[in-house]
Amino acid sequence: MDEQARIMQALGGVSLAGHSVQGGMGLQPPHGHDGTDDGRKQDIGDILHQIMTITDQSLDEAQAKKHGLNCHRMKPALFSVLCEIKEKTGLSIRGSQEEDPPDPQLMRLDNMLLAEGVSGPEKGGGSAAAAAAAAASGGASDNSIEHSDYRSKLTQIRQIYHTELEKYEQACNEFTTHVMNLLREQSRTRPISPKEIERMVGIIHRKFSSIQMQLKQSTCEAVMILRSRFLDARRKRRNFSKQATEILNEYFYSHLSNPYPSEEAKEELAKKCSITVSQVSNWFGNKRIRYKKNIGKFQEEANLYAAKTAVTAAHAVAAAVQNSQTNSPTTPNSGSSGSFNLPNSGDMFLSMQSLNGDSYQGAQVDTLRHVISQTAGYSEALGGNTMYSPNGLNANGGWHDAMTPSSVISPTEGPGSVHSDTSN
DNA sequence: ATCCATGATTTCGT
DNA sequence: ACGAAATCATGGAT
Repeated sequence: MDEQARIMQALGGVSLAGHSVQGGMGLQPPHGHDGTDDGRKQDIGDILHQIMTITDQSLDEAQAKKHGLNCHRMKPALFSVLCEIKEKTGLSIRGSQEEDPPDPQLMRLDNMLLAEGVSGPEKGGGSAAAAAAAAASGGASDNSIEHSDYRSKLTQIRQIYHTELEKYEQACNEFTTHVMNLLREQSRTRPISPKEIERMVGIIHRKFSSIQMQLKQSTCEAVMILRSRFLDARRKRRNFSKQATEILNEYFYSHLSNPYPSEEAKEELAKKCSITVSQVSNWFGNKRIRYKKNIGKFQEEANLYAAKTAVTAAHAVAAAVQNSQTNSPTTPNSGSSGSFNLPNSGDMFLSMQSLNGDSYQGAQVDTLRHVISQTAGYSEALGGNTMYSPNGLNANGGWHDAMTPSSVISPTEGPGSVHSDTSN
């Protein structure tokens, strides 16, 4: 374009300055015939004028004129002049051709799209990121619905991305061939080196790849939005199933003196509740803090779960007592939890422990203890003091400080209370 | 619309 | 790395 203008100018300069262009020009050297020489100059001037003004004309006009120029007798000569000039200016063109390194941003986008499974292989691969995210956000049945929803949305994005990409590619190819054709046609009137064509193609590809980058960018944005909407667990908090909460609460209240499940216990709970271990940890973290903050509020719940597990525990006690065929004088009437009275409850547990040792689940013992503490605390609760001292929860509100097994004495329970949470 | 329950995250201390 | 405490953000009941 402006290169063309430059060439024109150069050409014009050459001839207008009256330099005889020697060498492979094919022009006749002036032979002293003033008339012919002037005529030729006039001729060349005419042609140049036509060439210079060709861009200002309408397409049809230009086409017609081009044809005229093509058939002009001077054309080969002018053409070779152009060739020569181009040869000379070729270096400067090459110099301006920058070999751009792979764009880091484009690479980032590509990597991300690949990681998200948008630009990767069609099947399976796409779900890798989604699966990982889904696993992180936990939840089995409920989550799989979300997951499939997410997957379908991702597939949608992926499809759009691919069709658009294809469209761009097609358009790029079409445009390239179009330009190539044009250049080929133009090569009849002006010299066009393969390098130049290559360069032109490169320019086109760069332009199109910048459009592609925009596509990739917006695809990335879409995926990000999708991710944040569907997979950000915080955004999309789901309450655990009732069953899961039940299991967790049971464990919590039956280990009230030390509600810190071990890694194995957490795994077990996680499996039972179909949630992740970290969710179990979160749950216990939240539960502990909230329980401690407002014990009164959790009274009812505590009673409920304590009673619940106490039933099974009591059965176990009965069975155990029967099995051991004990004649211990301290063996109480092991029937309902409500029948336990405070003074000998501690003895009972002591005897139970001594009878069956480690075969007793700490959970059961703890639950019974809890029930007992509850029954003991009722009088106080009814009297207006709703604060009942939970097992192992010391005055500072800490569980950990009160955990020296031999010194666990619940204020409401009196002496003899045994804690046996170390079973799990 | 508002409030409370609840799961997750963040910050900080150990 | 784990837990306490504070906080965020959402779900669900009212």
